[in-house]
Amino acid sequence: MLDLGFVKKDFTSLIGNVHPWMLSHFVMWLDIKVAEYKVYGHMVLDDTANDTPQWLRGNKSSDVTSIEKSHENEESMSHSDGSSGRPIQSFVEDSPSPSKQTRLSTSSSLNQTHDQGSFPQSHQTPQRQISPYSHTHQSLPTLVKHSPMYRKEKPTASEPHSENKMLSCDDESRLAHYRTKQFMDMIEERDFTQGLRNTKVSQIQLQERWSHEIEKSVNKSGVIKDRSLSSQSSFDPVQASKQDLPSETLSRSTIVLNEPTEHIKELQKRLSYAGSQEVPGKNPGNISSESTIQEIIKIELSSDEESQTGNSESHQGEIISLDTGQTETNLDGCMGFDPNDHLLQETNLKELADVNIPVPVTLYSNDIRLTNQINAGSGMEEEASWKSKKWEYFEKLRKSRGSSYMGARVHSQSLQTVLPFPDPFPLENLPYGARAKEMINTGIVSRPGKMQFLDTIFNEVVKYTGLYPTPQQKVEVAKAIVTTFPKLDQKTNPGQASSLDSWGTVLSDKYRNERRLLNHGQFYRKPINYVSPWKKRQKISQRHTYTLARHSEETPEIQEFQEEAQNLNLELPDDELSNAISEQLHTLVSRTMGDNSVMDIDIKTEPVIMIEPGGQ
DNA sequence: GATCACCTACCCTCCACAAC
DNA sequence: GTTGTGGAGGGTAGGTGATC
Repeated sequence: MLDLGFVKKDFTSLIGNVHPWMLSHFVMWLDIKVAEYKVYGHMVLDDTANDTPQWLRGNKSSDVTSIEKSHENEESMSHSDGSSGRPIQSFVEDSPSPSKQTRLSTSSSLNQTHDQGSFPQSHQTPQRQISPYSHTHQSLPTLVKHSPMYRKEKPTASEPHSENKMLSCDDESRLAHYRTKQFMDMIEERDFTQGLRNTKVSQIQLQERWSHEIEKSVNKSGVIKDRSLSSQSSFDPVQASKQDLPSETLSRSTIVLNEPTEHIKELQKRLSYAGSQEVPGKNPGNISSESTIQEIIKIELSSDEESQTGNSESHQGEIISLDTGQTETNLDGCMGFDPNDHLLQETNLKELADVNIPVPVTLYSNDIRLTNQINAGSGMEEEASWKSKKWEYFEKLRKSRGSSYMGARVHSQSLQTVLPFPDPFPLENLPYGARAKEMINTGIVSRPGKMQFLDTIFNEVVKYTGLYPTPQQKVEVAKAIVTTFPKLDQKTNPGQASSLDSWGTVLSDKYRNERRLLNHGQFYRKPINYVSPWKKRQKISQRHTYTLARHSEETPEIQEFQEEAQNLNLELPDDELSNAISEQLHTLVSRTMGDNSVMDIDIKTEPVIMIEPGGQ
């Protein structure tokens, strides 16, 4: 039995030497295999070339074999007559034109009319500067904002999925990943009414192919006969929130096995098991057709934990996480996942929300306590505990990528990739507080009611969106609000154009404020020198007056000193008065009064501070 | 009643991108 | 290169309830 190190090494070597075109096909084939493994606990392995699905092997000019032959011919031509044939390597390096790069994309694989001459010459020097997923060639925020997943509200059907932007991802397997992702994006995002302009197969045909191939593989294994049963039970997003989602959502989950949606793709990126022996609670074989997405994710997270313990070596019976770094996010914009920042980690918000604790709205906790008779201990303590957990989680999330909370962005995107956003979003049965219920029933939007209402919705929606919902998701939630609660179909602010705009703005502000708190960590750990806005205002109303005992006359110097001293006081928190102000007042006195003899200044924090130079 | 903390709403600025 | 647009963050006034 090979250990993980050898497997990884061999796999890396294999991937590094495979032809990019072959690699894209291999990854798609691997997609199916990993999906089978995730769902059924084992792969339907095939060790013969003929088991490669016909559509993956392609035909005519897209047939990999013919490509290889063609490529070999080109190579031989290049070798035999270096002057007559254009060196492909130079083509790649010198002419990274969009059209030619596009040919390397998987979209062109469906086109089946690609130019074989567009491949790099050498298998040993894989093309690195192609743009398999050009949207990722941006800074991360840009990635989040402008990636196809993020901007689904602005589908660009006519836009080729391979642009001329250069992506410097130096990992070939990552390259293949993005190529596959691009392929899936193409399938999922193209307008069905428009079809695939640049391909000869329709989206429906593509999806049917996915469905057929997976079903064929499954039937071949004799595991699953009823696709609908297996799919619904395997990836049921209903489990994500313990709520009954609309039938439309169920239908979406049904598609999971019909096409390798983001669920499988993302899970497969992160999860890999070694060994076949059982591990209590972590046995891959436990992933059955009855497994829920949470169970799968739990196992996935277990693998993360294993990997974090440093036990990267293979141990029989243990779950091993491949540490290939394929999915790490880097500044090149190659999106990926960090085991530390997965939203569904042990302190995940979903678990928190699953706990039957009413929505924590601190200001109106009386209402909460009334509705929480089951756990009647200390309502405030429970609330504080709940919120503390929530913010502990957020803090983890914030720190998941160093000092910035960029991790939250990646989090949001990865979460949005894993969990399908319900459409429409179910808002009926959320645990609203009493005032929120009152607002819902009466249609009278009060501040306390709105706060409870928003907090409840935020706590639910964040499970699907993370802290950075897409604009479309906000709109969907706003729509859900006005449709679910007709009495709330009103503008919360007269300045808004419509109720949708109004709720959308409110949601945006809510998210922004939550992120702000996350960024500042103000809930349970205020900075030592934190000065609340109220204190600042109080300071303004209680300006200190600085006087110098030795200079009682109203000279311009004295006035200048007092003004600057007051400004100085306003800029500093109270607990810094004794040191910082003392030091700066020394400087100030020296500068404004021209008196360098003042060494002992008695600083008092009363509104009027007497400064007695020289200890007089 | 004063003080304080929390929260929302609003304003402003910055940034990235697209269009011109 | 300039301009327009949208999203995000920061600042903060004001409302509200909790606490002393």
